[in-house]
Amino acid sequence: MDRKIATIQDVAKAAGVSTATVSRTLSKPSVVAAATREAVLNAVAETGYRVNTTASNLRRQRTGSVIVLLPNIANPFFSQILAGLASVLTPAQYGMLIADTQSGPDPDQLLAHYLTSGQADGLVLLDGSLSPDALEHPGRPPVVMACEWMGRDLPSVRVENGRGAAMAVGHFAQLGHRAIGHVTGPRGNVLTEERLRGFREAMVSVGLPLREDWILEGDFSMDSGAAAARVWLAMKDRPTALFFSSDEMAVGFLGAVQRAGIHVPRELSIVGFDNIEIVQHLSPALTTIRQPRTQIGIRAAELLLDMIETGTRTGPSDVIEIEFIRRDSAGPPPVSR
Amino acid sequence: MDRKIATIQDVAKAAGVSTATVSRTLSKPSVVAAATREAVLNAVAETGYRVNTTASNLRRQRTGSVIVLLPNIANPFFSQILAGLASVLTPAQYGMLIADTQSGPDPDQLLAHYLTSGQADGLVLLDGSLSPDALEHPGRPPVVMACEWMGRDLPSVRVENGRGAAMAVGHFAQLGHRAIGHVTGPRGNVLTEERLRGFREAMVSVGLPLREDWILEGDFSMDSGAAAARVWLAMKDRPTALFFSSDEMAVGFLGAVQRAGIHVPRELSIVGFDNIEIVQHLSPALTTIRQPRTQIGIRAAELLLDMIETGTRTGPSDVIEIEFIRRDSAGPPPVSR
DNA sequence: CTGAAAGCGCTAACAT
DNA sequence: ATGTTAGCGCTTTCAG
Repeated sequence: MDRKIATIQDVAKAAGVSTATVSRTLSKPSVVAAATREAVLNAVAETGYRVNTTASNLRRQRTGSVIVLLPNIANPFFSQILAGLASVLTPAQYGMLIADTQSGPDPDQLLAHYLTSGQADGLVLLDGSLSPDALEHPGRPPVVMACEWMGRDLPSVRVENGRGAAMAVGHFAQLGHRAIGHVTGPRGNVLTEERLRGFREAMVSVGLPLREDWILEGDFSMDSGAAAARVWLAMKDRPTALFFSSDEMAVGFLGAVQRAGIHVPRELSIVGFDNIEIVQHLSPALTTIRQPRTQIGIRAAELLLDMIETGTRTGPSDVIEIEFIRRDSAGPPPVSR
Repeated sequence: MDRKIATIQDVAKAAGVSTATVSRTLSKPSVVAAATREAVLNAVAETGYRVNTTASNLRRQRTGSVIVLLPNIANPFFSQILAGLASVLTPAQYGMLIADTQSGPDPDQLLAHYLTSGQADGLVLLDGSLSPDALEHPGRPPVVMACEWMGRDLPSVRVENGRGAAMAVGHFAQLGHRAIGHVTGPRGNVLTEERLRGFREAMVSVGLPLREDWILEGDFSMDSGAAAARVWLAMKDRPTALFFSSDEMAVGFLGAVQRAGIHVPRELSIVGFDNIEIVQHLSPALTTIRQPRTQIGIRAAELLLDMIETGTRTGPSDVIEIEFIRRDSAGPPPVSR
């Protein structure tokens, strides 16, 4: 057996053709004669030849990989988007490199780094807190934002965050709630701001009072949800319904108030955002807004590949539909007030 | 400004030195004279030069990336291991390619593919169901298993799964439980088998009866936990304590029995495995066995890098300590029986 | 339809 | 300490 890996030369020799023919057979089989093709394929099988991707990439002036920038790999929310991305990138022969913006000191600097490093044929941005200014690099590779995005006219795949917030408020209002609060994500994040804007507008449009002291700031994490619970428990005048900018925060909140003896939804109604897998398994199952995350990943990858292949720096954006999922964590407000 | 990306040639020209000197300055600065070094670094800054990784890799006969094979990207359990891997791979200038073994038809074939494709300098295997036979490839790159592993003498980073199960049983026994059951992962998976073995041995060693009808098969997912709940609820003669081979199953189970009006831990005690982030936020907070997943990822990456750099195909294995985390989901058995 | 040949951009001997 | 040079393995004109 061969001790070392076969190169295209070995195959050419074995098949009695030139390396060019081997290369053609493998990339554009239609242009070589059937007989030649067969001989080459036999030689490939014999030698166990595999194209050296690195050499191929160098020659073709590409890298064969896409970099995904996300705030936190360990966050389950993103894993599903990754799964969607991978499901189109892998078949298209692109590697998916993952970079965690939280791991280093400055996320924007990391973005700038990858934009100029030439290490990828394209980028997917999942971090809503990245600054659009970082994109000012001549000759940068195509970028798709899988997220809402402020300012820049950048191809993106997003979800109607504001409308999601309005759905939650509408649901509460319909159940009879008048005292509705909101736990936000970190300020400055696009998702946070969009959902907050949607919340405010919806409150106004259903004619409910907007109490700033009922708007609590979190950071999308379960811990921050639990912290919000402590704040809520300590309030003299509590809202009877709370809309959370993420399911994770709702989960952290729910556990904390339950341990304090509060019954959801009898004493308090809550609605989350995302529909992460776990929330249907809670008791009570969480009412939430579903974001089709796999779908978001798939679309983002498709958009990016299209830009890469057509060599364009701009492209269409896409809006993925969200869905209100009614479960058991929101009910009528308590009667005694 | 430069329209296209600068190459090492451009830098050499700008600095008035040879390309070799530029290359040296960037990789082994100590061997070039201080003055030259400065001139080169200035030229680099001026031209905005970045090494072309592809060319560098081709020349150095490496790929600069590591492939991680896991059963399911979307599973939050793995994301934290990935974070650990990334935290050592990224600084070491290795890209991390992720491949989902569930996405294709045959996981073992996928492994074989990556073993021979020459697309990576090394592999990390996170899928306990992969067959060791697939590793029989001459000239394959180094592989580290971040998981228990049967048969083959392969470097691995693992956890004492059997001991974890024993800890759970010991805790139940100490609380006074005599009727203890177990919900397993998918049969055939190494983790499942190790934990099951540990469970059986511990039951025998504490002198408790081992009832096969109290051993339920799951697949590590929340859904399978919920399914186990239905089985448990339908039992005439129920165990008073249940050890789950994963937290996810415990979560699915907990929600389902709570909705059926069962109080945990008053009527039933449960212990999970993994200590995924959410379980501390549940009500009751879940008692479980902590696996330091980030740590596992870090060690696996270190081991692999070491093998890659020393060019060896074997290496040491490592066992990471687990920890019993007592929370509120396990208590004394109900008195009335 | 096939072959010859010129590099892609870089690094590592080998010289000097 | 620095320069010269020979490729790494592949793809792609350009000829034939």
